[in-house]
Amino acid sequence: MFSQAAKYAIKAVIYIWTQSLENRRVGSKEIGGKIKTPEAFTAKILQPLVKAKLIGSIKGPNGGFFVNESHEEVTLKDIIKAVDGDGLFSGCSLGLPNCSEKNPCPLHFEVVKVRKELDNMLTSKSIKQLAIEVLNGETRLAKVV
Amino acid sequence: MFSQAAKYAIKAVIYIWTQSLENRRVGSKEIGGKIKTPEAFTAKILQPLVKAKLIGSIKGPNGGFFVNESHEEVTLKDIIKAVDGDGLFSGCSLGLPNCSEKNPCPLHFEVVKVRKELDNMLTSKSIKQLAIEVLNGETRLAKVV
DNA sequence: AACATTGAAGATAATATTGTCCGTTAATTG
DNA sequence: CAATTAACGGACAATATTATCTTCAATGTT
Repeated sequence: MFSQAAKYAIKAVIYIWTQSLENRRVGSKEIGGKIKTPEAFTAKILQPLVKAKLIGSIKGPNGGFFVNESHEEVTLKDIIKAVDGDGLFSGCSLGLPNCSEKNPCPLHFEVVKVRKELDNMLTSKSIKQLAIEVLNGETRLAKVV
Repeated sequence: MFSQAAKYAIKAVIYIWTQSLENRRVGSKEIGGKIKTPEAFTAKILQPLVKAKLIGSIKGPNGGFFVNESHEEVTLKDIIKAVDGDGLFSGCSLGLPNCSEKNPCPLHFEVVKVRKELDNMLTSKSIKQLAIEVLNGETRLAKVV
């Protein structure tokens, strides 16, 4: 469903939110350690998110990645789109070049419902809310030993 | 959502059904030509489907791929699982090793709904029915020029 | 029996994705 | 202002996916 990069991005961004809620900036080393993703690759994935202003970053000592009020409207869908493109959300699911209502592929009308739920999953809760649930211990970002 | 291989497989199997409904076996050359997929790669993708008895094949002159009554219960979900594995339908969508009801990832409960619709899309109509819709001109397997 | 046809299987190649490493740039601290 | 820290950016490497090609095995035709 999601690329490896997108999975890492989702976990990383939620983790960044948990820490920003406690007023801590986090470095890529800490992120990789906490959510069990390869550090350098995770850092690489976060760069386009910074460029797209979906998260913030600051260099130097005590620097790192963070989010604030300006990022409250950002959804996981925005994250996925920045990392994987929007192929999951639009275009023909079978790859037909001119698939449309008038010229539908066999899945054209069915895929609408799947995408509706997908959209719902990735936009109905704010990332902040997801982070709060992690802080509350209701959900987890990594294997608990 | 689907790998390239799975997209090809879906189109190929529906095409095979359209032709079997008219009592024609089809070769990989014809399949690739009709649904606009690379011929050799398409043939390769069909092999595991034959092995899993999701479609039939026969060698030699006038041979090719086909389906019959014994394949009427096969669903697109079976096809996807044979080609891509069942990662789309089960396991943690974020890749957590021990994600569960007791230890849920942030998307654990949300992904259920998406998978329900996905399941519905890939199992509610038989492949035969999808092929009939193609034969009727209601849907298409390739770009119409 | 010889030959042509078509799927099966394996080797190989091209491309995309995943992942690492290292030098550069920006920010903070002393 | 020098040293340190951490993101940024580009090069590079490993692996997976996509795609091709060649040989082999099975089947039908002449």
